[in-house]
Amino acid sequence: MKILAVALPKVRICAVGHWPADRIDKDGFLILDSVVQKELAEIASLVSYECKEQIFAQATPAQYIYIPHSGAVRVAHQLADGRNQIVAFYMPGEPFGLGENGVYLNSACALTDCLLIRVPRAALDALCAHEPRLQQDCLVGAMAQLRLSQRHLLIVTHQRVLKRVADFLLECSRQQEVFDPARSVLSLIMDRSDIADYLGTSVETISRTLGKLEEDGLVKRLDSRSLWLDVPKLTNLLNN
Amino acid sequence: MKILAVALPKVRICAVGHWPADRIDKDGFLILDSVVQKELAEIASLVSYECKEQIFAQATPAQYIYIPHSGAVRVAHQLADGRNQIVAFYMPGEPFGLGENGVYLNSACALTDCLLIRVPRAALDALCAHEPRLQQDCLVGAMAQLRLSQRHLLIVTHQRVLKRVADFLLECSRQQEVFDPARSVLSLIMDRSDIADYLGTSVETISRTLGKLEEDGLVKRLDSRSLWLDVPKLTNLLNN
DNA sequence: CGAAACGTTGAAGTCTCTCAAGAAATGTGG
DNA sequence: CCACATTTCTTGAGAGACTTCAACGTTTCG
Repeated sequence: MKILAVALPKVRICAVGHWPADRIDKDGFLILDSVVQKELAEIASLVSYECKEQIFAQATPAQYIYIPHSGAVRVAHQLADGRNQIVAFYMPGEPFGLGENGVYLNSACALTDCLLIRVPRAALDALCAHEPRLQQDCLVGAMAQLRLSQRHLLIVTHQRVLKRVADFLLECSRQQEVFDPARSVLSLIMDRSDIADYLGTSVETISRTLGKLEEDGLVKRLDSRSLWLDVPKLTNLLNN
Repeated sequence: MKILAVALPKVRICAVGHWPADRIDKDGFLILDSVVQKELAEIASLVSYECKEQIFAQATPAQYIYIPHSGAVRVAHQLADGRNQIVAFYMPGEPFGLGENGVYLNSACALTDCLLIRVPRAALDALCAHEPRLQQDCLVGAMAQLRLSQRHLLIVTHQRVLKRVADFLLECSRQQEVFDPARSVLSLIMDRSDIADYLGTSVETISRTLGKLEEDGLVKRLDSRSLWLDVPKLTNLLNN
């Protein structure tokens, strides 16, 4: 980890689909009031992490909230029996760092080299206390996370892994950063083991399931990180 | 459904473990400022539902937020393939009614006869706009829900149903309304089919799994809704 | 170039689902 | 209060899906 001693870039919070249209800019990010933006800049820092570097560990003091500026992050929960359940992947603009009783509930790890905006929790709370607009944005953001979590729940509870994988791929294909609609090609930001830990299955099953989907013509492996998708057929698979 | 034309009882929001200790009363509920309480009373109504009555349906306009005053509620999401995934159970003081783009994401159904405090969403938003304390409480509440949802995720992703059931029972046993620590007896508020839909498995498997747990002495079925639990042994099961 | 990490494929065993039927509990009308 | 219908819960048996262990091909990186 490295703290960068440069001016903080504009804090961009992914907002598409969650905030009223008049608060969203052309790229789908929340428009923060310039005063709020400035106040945030005073308490936040820009930090960089290398690929696979841990950002924070489960059960350690939850000092900061993070917002990816570039790169991608994996947040997972380690269980007593050794399982490593991935709770979510985070892309630029999606805040993470949920805590309870002052400690992080999960661990976070950089999926790629990344730049993160790091905001001390205490200072953010203080700022929210006299900036109701910011607090409202936080509330809307928390509800967006809740919807994502419920969506994840629906994905992992498909009984057949075939559906879980199909649903997962469709979910990924909604992220403009990684899906090229023109070619219908998805660039996976995570490896097979991450997909397995996200879907609650094993690496081998992921591999076999992709094979099955390819056999049936629903996907095509261009290379291990690039998949061509037949979105309508995948969508249809979920109805049966 | 019946709208009760009586004075609104005090709005009680379950807060244990999520709000600072000085904001919680002796029963574990959030202490709302009396002004806020009064303002809420002006916009909220008390409504009653009978057991198994639907409270709202997925994809219908999300007009209200509900807070159970008594009784219990089941919130579920219906999928295109006919699956009915239960997203959460709600006990007194736990608000529910998540929407997106103005419609409910899930359906809600009364598990028992119940009294609910019903708050119009628009009025609540307006009230929050000039009552920062209430808005903060909403934020804390949303994060509490997020933690619950992530916890649910960890439960349903146990590969073996044995662990899912054990974890579910332990989760229930943390609710003081339904667990008697003195006798170590849990009163289930839902039937087998609800448990199955919550854990992503079938009724038969739930039944068989309870049988297996009983064989091994970790639980004892007093009747179909009352279970004696060996909490330490159940906890230990999750470590293997 | 070689080692390590990642991805794929094979085979055996286990768990869970589904379909089916019986037991227990609940509710209803007489 | 009892008889009967309905719902809920439990148990059985066969089929299918997934996990695990193992081996091998491919890519990445020092």
